[in-house]
Order: sequence, then C-alpha cells, then structure tokens
Amino acid sequence: MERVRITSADVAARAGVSQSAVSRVFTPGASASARTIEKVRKAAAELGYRPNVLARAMVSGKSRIIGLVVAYLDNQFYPLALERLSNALQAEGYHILIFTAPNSTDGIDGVMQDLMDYQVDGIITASVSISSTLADRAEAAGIPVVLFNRGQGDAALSSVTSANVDGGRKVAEFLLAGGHERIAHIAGWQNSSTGRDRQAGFLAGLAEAGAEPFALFDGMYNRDVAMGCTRELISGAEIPDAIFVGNDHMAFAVIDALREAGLVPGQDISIVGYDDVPLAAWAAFDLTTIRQPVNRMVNATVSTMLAQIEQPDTAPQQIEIEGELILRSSARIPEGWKT
Amino acid sequence: MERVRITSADVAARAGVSQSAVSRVFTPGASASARTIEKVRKAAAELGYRPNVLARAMVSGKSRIIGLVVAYLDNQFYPLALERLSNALQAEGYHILIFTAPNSTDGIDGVMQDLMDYQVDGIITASVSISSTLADRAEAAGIPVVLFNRGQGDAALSSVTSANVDGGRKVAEFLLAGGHERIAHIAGWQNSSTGRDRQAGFLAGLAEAGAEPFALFDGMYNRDVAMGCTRELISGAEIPDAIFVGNDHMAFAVIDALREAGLVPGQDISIVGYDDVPLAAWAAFDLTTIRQPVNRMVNATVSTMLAQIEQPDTAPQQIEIEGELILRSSARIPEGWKT
DNA sequence: CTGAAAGCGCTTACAG
DNA sequence: CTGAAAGCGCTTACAG
Repeated sequence: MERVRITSADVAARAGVSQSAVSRVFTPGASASARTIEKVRKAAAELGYRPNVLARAMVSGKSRIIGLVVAYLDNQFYPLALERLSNALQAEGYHILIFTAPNSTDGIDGVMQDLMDYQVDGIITASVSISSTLADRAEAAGIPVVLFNRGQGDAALSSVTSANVDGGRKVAEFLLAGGHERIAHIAGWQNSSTGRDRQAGFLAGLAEAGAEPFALFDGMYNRDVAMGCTRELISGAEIPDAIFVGNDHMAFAVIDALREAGLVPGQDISIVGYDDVPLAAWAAFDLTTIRQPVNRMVNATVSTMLAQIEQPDTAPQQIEIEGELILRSSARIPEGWKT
Repeated sequence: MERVRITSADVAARAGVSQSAVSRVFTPGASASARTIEKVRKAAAELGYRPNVLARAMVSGKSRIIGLVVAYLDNQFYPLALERLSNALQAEGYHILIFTAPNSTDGIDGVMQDLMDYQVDGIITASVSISSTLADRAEAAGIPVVLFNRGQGDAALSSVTSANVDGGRKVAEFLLAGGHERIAHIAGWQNSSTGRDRQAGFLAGLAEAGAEPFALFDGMYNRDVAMGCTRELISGAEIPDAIFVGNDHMAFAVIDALREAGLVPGQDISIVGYDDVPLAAWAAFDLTTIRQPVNRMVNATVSTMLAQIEQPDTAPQQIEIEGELILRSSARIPEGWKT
C-alpha cells in the first residue's frame, strides 16, 4: 500500500507545460490562457491530481484551518453550534481542527499552543476562556481569537454572546409578574461570564422590584450538581415556588429531580431555563426558557472571524445578541402576559 | 498586527548552532549532545519558538491529522463519540479535522476529497457510508479509512460497529419473553447498515419463535418521522403492546408521542431503544435499550486506525462489539428475566 | 554529535 | 501569458 503522490510536476510533464503553469491553473485569481487551462485540466483529471493544501499553506501563510476549542459536548447547545459553525466555515472554504478542552485553564493553554503549531488562521473557543498570556501570544502571532458564548473583559479578544444580563432580568420580571414569591436560582458556573451575567441580571431584576432570591446556588453547569441543589431546595419546610436555572441542560436535571419527588413543573413549581436547545421543546420537558439564537451567534462569529483574517487591522468586536423568552408549560404564565 | 514567525533558523542563530541542530532537538528520536540541547532550548524559550507542524508534515509526509466526517449531531451518541475520539487521538498526538456531512452520497464524496487534500493520515466516518470510488481512491493514496458505527461489505475498509443483528435479536427475545403479542418496529434508516442489521436480527428473533411484527416502519433515524409513525400506530382500532425503535433518539420521540396520547410507556406499551445514550437514563425517559459501548467502540476505532497508519501493510478489520440490554422502566420486564 | 545541502509540493515575483 | 528560480520551514541522508 504505497502512497503514490501525484504532484503538479507530474501534471506539468503530461500536459507539456511548466510546473508554474499548473499551479496557476489551480490558483484562484491567477491567469492562464484557455489553451493551457484545458491541457492542464485534462492531464490533471487523467492523473487524478489535486493540489496539496499543506504545501499551499506553507508558501501562502494561510492554512484555511480554524481551530475550535470545545467543551460541554453533553449540553446540546454545543454540538449544534459546532455543526453550524462547521457548515458556515466550510461554505467559506475553511475547515475546523477540533480540540476538546480539558477542564483546567492550564490544560486549555496547552491545547491552544498545539492549535497555533498547526498554523491555524484563527481560533474559536466555545464556552471556554483563555489566559491573558495566551491571548497575548495569539495577538503577537496575528491569529484572531473569537470567544463563542463567553465574554472576557479583554478588548483584544472578540466575543459573541447572547445578552445574558438582559436575559436574566427578563426571567426575574416574568416570574415576578406570575406572582411567584419564593424564587430560587440555580446559577450557571460562577467562573464563567455567562453564569455570572445571567445571575447578575436576574438579581438586578428582583432587586428593582424590591425582591430577593429565595435561595442561590452555583450549579456549575453540571447535571449532578443541579440535581443535588434541587433536592436540597425541596427538602426544607418551605420550598420555592419558582426556580430559574442557569441553562437548559441543568433545568432538565431539575425537572427530573422534581418529578422524582412527585412535584409537577409548571404547577407546583415554575421552572425557567436558558438556551432553548431543541430538547427544551420536546414534550418530555416543554421548558420555558430564554432562547440563545444559535444561528445568529454563529453567523456573527464567522463574520467577525473572517473579517479579522482577511483584514488583519480589523478591530476585535464584542457582540451581544438579544434572546427572547420562549413560553412553554414548565412555568406559570402571568395573566395577560405580552408574548 | 504583523505575523512574526520565529523559525528554527532564528533559534539557530541565537544559540550559535546550525539549523539542523535545532531541528534535531525538536525531533523526537533524533540525537543531540546535552550541551546543544541546552543551548537550543534556552534560545527557543527566549524567542518563543515552536516548530511549524505544517512544514514538518510536508517533509515527513505525516500530518498527524485525522479527518472525521460526522452527521446526526442531534443524536447524542455522536457528540459523545466525537468527544471520546478527539480525546483518544489527542493523547496519541493526532488531531481531528472535522467535516460535517451533507446528506447526499455525492456531497460526502466531495467532502472526502477535501479531506484528502489536507493530506490527512487517516479518515474516520461516523454514521456515514462512502462510495466505492472513494474507497478506492483512499486506498490508492494509502489513507486508511475506518467506518464508525456503520458497516459496508468492503474488505478494504475497516469498520467498527456494535453487534447490531445480535442486538435486534435480543430485543425480540426480551419482548417475546415479556408476553407481548403485538410488537411493532420503527426501524433505523434502511439505507444504513445499522438500521438494516438491527431490523434483520429483530425479525429473525421473532421468526424463530414463530412470530411476526405487528407493523414495520422505516423511521429514517429522524425524530419527526418517528413521531408520525407512532401516531399512526396508535390511531388504529388495535394498537401494539410493544415497539422496538431503531435508536434512542427516535425512541424519545416515540415516548413523547405516546404520552401526548395519554399512554404510559412501560405500562400501556413497552418501548425499547438502541444506543443507551446518556439521555436514556434520565428520569424523563428511563428507556430500556441496547447499549452501544462508546468507549470500546472508540478504542477499537483508534487502535485499528493507528495500526494501519503506523504499519501500512496492516489489513483492515471489521470489528463488532457486543452490546448489552439495559433494563429500565419503559418496557415490561419478564418474570425472572436474567439480568 | 554536527553542519551543509537537498528536497517535501507548492506560490509568486521576475524576466521574457 | 509563460517558464526558471527562489523560497515557505522543516527533516533527513550524507560527510566529517
């Protein structure tokens, strides 16, 4: 099983032209006469020639590879985002080199280094923050970085998130309007911007109405942790009449735990999530939640990334996309609530 | 924002050695004196030098990139497999270039070509078949291909699947033993080997007991299709007392449709799925199902892939991994059923 | 062990 | 438009 590589020189020999002529025929933008193009295409087809992308990358300095760092693949939001990102990038002639993120920041730095060794044209991190050392290094290397679904107070980094503070506030207003009086929050991981922002908006919304949370937990974006919090919440003498959960993935755990205790979401306790992953619409959960518009987030990510690749002096952008509250049966709907 | 690349020549100049010496220090297996190693490492650290993986790939002919073609990312089995594959490959110093598969075979061939242009060392396709033209081309190029969770009657291709025929048969035996008399099957996509094999085993199992399916549908591995089939199944005068569903992803849809009609899975109708994705264990579904052991499938995939990369004359393998029936509440358990 | 040199497969000024 | 040549950043025989 010998690897027989067909090179542009082979095609050139067969077509009776120079190697550069072959290269020009396969380089978008370069020019060649109709006659040459025809001879080269014919020879290439006969030989089954295809340009070596790696060689092209070496000389052009553009690999057309985007590095993607992902985590939380058990949260349906991310596979979905991955699929959309991949499709959008493929359409632009880029491809994704994927790295699964270890849990520590150290680990992520290592992974980012590996990525840069592959001479990627850009890096997208999904649900992952990076150290400022690494941000600096990427900047020095001229590799644009876009944080997807995570913000970081660093103007040198682009980021795309939904309007998390605003979303948290919307939930507070919605639950208050529904007449809930004991509203708990199982927050997203407090070491992540999304977890903190949603909580901040939520608490602000309560405070503006003179209310306070019934209880506050860090659910760590983890299913088991969220279940544990829920069991604790409903084991006391007084239990909450509503729980705002930091993302849908944890909200499903909350609902499972509630039912296990014989409580009915939407009747006994209102549950609101965040994300609106496809599962949220399934009858088994029918979860009221804030929608994070994946498509719009993906499009923003891709366009800011490409802008920075193609025009290296483009400034990084911090993009926030508004999310809407999706009403379903897991939470009581206030009388006359505007859709 | 100029891209300043630091090369081995820069390091050599600063360390006062030749460029080849620098290369040797960074090439596993190559030898250099302790003195040289020290000087080079020091200079490299000061300059922030890292070898260009693409250049290395060009000369060595090994990119250490594995192409992965995926589809069905909404079926939790695949994101999980992707994560495990990525981790296992990262541990071996390989990385994944990911391509999302279009739905047509033509489209997939195009994608495979793109992959080969990147000089990948191997290709893994998850839940996707490839044309024989492409299989030939990959073989000619010396690029090993492993089909993950899909078989194809082609000895030149490696494949890793669970024992699908056997799994289907187990389900038939289980449901029969439970005294079910009207057993329907919403099969996996009949253009896929997994869909066909599970169905074949299931029908064989019924036939051996002199039974026949109550009804047979192709669910296409699609949620909406599966819901449609279910509604049709339960709208008649006589309804099934059990449904074997070709994978968990569709089984969740079946359960949703059943509940919508006021039927209780496990009481009114027994439901059995295939895969045992994490969701199947959630209280909301508690689905009886055949487990596809992701870890073992991933390990088999990685080891057969690496074997073929490292020893090009290694023969392709067709690996089948046995799956166990996981009992939960969605299906009636026969008296005295051996676990 | 070490350096000079060739070469991996391309693109891209540079002449013509 | 076209070809000869340099060069992208490495690895790896080849001498010494």
